[in-house]
Amino acid sequence: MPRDETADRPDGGAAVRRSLQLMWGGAPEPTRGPKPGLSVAAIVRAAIDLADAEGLVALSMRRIAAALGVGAMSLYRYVPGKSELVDLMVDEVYSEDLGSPETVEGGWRERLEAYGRQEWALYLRHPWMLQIAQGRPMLGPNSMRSTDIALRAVDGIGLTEEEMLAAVVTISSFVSGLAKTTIEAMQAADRTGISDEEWWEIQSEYVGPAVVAGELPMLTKVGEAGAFHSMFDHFEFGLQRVLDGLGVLIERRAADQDR
Amino acid sequence: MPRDETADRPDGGAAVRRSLQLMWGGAPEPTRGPKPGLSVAAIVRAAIDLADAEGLVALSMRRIAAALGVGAMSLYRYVPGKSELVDLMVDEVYSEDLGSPETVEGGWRERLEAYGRQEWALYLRHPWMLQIAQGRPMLGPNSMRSTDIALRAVDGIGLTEEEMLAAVVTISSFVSGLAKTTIEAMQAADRTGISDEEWWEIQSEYVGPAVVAGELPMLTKVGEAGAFHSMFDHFEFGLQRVLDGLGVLIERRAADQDR
DNA sequence: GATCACTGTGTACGCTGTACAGATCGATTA
DNA sequence: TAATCGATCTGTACAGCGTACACAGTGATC
Repeated sequence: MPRDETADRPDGGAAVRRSLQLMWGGAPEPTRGPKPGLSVAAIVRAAIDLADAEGLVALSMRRIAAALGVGAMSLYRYVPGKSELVDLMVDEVYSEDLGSPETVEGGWRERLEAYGRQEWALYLRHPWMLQIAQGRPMLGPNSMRSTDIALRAVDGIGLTEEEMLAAVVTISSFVSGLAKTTIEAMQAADRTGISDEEWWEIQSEYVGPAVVAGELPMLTKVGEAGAFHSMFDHFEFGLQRVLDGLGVLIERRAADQDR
Repeated sequence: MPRDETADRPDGGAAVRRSLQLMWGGAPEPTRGPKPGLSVAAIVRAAIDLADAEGLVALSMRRIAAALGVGAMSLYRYVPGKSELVDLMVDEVYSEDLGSPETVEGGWRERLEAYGRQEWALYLRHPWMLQIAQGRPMLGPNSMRSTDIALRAVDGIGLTEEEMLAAVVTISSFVSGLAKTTIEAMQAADRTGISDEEWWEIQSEYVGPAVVAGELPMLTKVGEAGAFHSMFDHFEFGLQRVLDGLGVLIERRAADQDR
């Protein structure tokens, strides 16, 4: 039976264990046999480079192997399967740019803002991250470290542990959600060779009648104001709004404290 | 040459036009030949049912055709390709539950909150929506209507058109971002047969040493407080925070107005 | 009745992940 | 030194994918 590209098999966690072992480096070195010509790190690096350059659809075991100058099946000496390799890719990516929030001037807001920007930049560097189905959160050491750093930003300001986690999740969710649509729109422009202007032109051919009929009044109004073509930065807007919202809660907690 | 599963080809927008034509219903009815045994709507329905039940990975042209009792190639009489079919699926899903915000009691906050909840429920019903790469936003009539309705929620409260759009985008981004991780965690539990408890148990085998070593102090603290196992509702928390944040801006605009 | 646009389908191609068998290498053991 | 044996590497094969293409059957129009 062929295996699903992403599905884990219900083998009682053996596949998960293999992933974890590779990430946390618990694999014992063999003493016998020829020296390995490759390494897990090299494979992960090649896979990330390929995914960065050509997207997730181009990421195949054969392509990765070809980039490393080996046969496809050689990869399976180092990695149990593609799904586990993707797990490793994700954790590797989280090892970039782990600036701790303590280095950021200011309070919780500046630190959390820096975290949000860091995540945003990460998605721009590695758009494929948004397309993979991350089976479970925080698999590896690097993604855990990243989350730990984010939590430090909201420590000691009167929030409960649950709220601290929820605050980070809220920022993270907004950033990844916006990144997904933003990046996909960018990629669609590249892929189809249709610019934003051409896109709206084609759209309006079909949408036109509905607009004339008075349906879609708000889209018409917002569109005529040029909001779809403008350089308005949705990331900056949303980030500040989410931080404002967290601020409301934090100030309320501080007020409760004083009382 | 085999075709990518999702990639559009740079054919000057012909593929996009085909999608749009199908969605906006501009296809002329043929007069000659046998009556079609299928319809685009039936195919889209079958595809959605299949994706709902078994996920995106199970969604293949052959499976859809089998569910309809026809050969795989028959589908291509109705739909140009899989990519266009997915476009149609997405727009069809947006036709569900288009309750207008005018029916919601209260002001912008209650209306926007209702929109967020509606979107959240939509993703829970159709998890595959979060996995597909939506090339462009607002392709079809239904998704456009949905956005129009959302914009109505924030109309006439002192925001510019750009800010109105950005407010909707902010809510949408948070909801889709959180839905993606939440749903994927749920699906991972189903797929692997590993419950959350087992998951954390396996994790801790490997994470343990790092915790003992004093790395990950915040994760340790938050974990010991039980925040990972708790029933804390991240959706409700985040939604209220985002609404709070938008409220800060809206109140500021209202104050400017008065001045 | 002939024409011909249209519907439906079987076959085939290049791609995918990966199971499996076999060849080769090289440190350990006899 | 020679035999052993685990570890590395790879070619082949299989089931499944999207879909191009050729062809058979249908039924309204001329």
